[in-house]
Amino acid sequence: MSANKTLRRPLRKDGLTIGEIAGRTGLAVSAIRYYESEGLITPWRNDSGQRRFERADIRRLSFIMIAQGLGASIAEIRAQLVRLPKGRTPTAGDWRRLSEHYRADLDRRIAQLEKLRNDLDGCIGCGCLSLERCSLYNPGDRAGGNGPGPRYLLGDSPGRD
Amino acid sequence: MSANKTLRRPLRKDGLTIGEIAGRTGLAVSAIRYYESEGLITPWRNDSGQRRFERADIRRLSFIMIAQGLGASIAEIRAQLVRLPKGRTPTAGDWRRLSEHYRADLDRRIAQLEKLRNDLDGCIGCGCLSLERCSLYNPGDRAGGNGPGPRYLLGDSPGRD
DNA sequence: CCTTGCCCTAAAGCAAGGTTGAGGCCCGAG
DNA sequence: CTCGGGCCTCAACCTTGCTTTAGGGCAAGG
Repeated sequence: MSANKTLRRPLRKDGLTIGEIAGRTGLAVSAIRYYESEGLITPWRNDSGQRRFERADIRRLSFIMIAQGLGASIAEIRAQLVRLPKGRTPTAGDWRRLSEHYRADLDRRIAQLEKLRNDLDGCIGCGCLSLERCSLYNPGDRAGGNGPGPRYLLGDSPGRD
Repeated sequence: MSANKTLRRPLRKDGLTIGEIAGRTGLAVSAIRYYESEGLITPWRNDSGQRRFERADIRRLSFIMIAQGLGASIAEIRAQLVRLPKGRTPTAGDWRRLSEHYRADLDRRIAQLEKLRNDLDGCIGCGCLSLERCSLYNPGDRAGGNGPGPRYLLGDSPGRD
């Protein structure tokens, strides 16, 4: 068969290597391994123990990256990913269902930021900053110190520009 | 003079203790010490080496809390705080100037989230997630993997509700 | 005076999300 | 056959923003 001359895209039946996946997603190899260790992806192994990925894993990793960009933790993302069907490759509809979660999240977050902006105008803006009555200290879902650990609401790249 | 019967608020000339500051701001004592170690506040010391704060430090700490709520890192906050006048107590106008920074930040952030929401609708929403052309991976100021360290855009309290 | 409570420092620890390094296997090219 | 590159596993380390712990000091009230 002349079809096995790899017609431009190998589409190798034995899957993609971790390096290939890294190249396609822009993720570091170490990050991909880490995601596996966290149960976000489950590549299979070939005979010599190397990870092999399906093309659908690229989409899965893309989802992970996007969700992280939206502020989701690994645990949160894992919780979303288990909603995908096991046993078959997720369809566009499956992904859409997950994305709706973040859509709603985004709506909440935007509303919250707008409230924050109003508060900022009213509170720091006026110079009062008196904190006994300032709503800025608990902008909605801020735990306020009950329990350790990083609590962040919004972030930006530290130390850039 | 009968005025020195501490008229309800001591206003002790020797300043507030760290515990008093903690009580008024809601911060943990350890957090306040940490902020000092990071150069965000510079209390003086009394004869026995204890920290003493001015009332203006409450406002300073309030600012820190608010800025953190808005996603600023310690380094970023420090960079803002150096803009305050040295040598005199900041006025409401001084604080207002700093707050404008975050106001602008917030505006950018909101705009960015709205863009993200559109992208989400258009991109994950459609199921493409193909990442070669998806704008979701670089929503404006995301570094995209050049350099280590946590890069977050938005966050929410992990593991709540 | 003595106890109690707040204060001090320095160092270690925690959590998240990875990165880095050491030591080793396997595969394909020359 | 040998070299180089990629892959493997663990384990240690990194950064941020604190908290906790250990070991001690000082001051105010009874």
